[in-house]
Amino acid sequence: MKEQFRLNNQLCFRLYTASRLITQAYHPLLSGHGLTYPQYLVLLVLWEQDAQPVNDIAKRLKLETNTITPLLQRMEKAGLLLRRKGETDARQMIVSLTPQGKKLQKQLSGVPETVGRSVLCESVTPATLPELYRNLDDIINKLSNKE
Amino acid sequence: MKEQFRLNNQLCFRLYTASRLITQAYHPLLSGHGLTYPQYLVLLVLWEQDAQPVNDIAKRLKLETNTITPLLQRMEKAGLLLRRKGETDARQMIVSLTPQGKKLQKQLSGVPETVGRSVLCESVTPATLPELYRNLDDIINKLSNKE
DNA sequence: GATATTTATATCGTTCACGATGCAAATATA
DNA sequence: TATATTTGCATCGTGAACGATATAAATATC
Repeated sequence: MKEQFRLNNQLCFRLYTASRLITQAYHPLLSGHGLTYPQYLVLLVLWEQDAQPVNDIAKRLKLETNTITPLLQRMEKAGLLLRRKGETDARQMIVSLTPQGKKLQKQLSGVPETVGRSVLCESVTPATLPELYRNLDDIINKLSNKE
Repeated sequence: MKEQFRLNNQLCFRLYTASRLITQAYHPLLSGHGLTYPQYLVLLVLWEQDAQPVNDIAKRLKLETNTITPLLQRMEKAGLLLRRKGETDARQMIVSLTPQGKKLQKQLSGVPETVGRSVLCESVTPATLPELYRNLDDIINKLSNKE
């Protein structure tokens, strides 16, 4: 048995599992508001800056527009946001929050801390988080360089 | 703008993005063999120990059987494995590799190192990997405690 | 031994991800 | 100003994830 094949040695598997489990931790906090985790990410982006074209949201989340477009359509149908054609560039779709979408920011204000607390443990603490962030950011930057 | 909402502060988003990007890095190495990343994970498990019930594979990958069952069915259809009813317990489905599934182990022997190299960067090195692994394992253990 | 409960897997419906493709608007080039 | 290329978004098909539910076999309880 080649050691390199052992699941215990795989970085990707750990990231994959940790990502799924934290997303599951968000679920009970979001589902009551009819939200999924990727939809919550879209709200985070729009709460920072409202009225963005689809492409800017996609780049921020490092997702393709073919993932985001149907997601935004569902959120529009749910009354959380509006999509209207850009005035200066008719190819763009400008996505903006409805009052309902804005209101969710207050209602979900406890979410980051709740999830944060559920993740802290022996080796992951406020003191060690910056190094973990640096590792993940470096991996993300390394892999998203497309040239 | 509440600081806690900033996407830059979110651990889950980093894990989610890093996981997706590494999975994408596997893609060109696996797609030629007709494999997806989750299917590769199943092979890793079966290469370690052949002829396991569905439940053992699911637990190892921390996935539900309703995710794994259709995945295994697709792999069976692709000729990579067999599913047969357990002899001692007729509820179980024992999953075992076909010769083709076993042969892939040699053909994919370069994959772990290739992906590993594509991830190493300034802050993620052979020296810092153990600490990163420890962080991720702690998060995974914390969140998968179901009691 | 009959009934209830648990366990192992499967099926169904919805929502991502993402490669491939299509299309119209904007821009570049001839 | 025609034509070509690029850009922004949408559509389609496939394969995960996962909550909810179903079903049959094994086990526990009466």
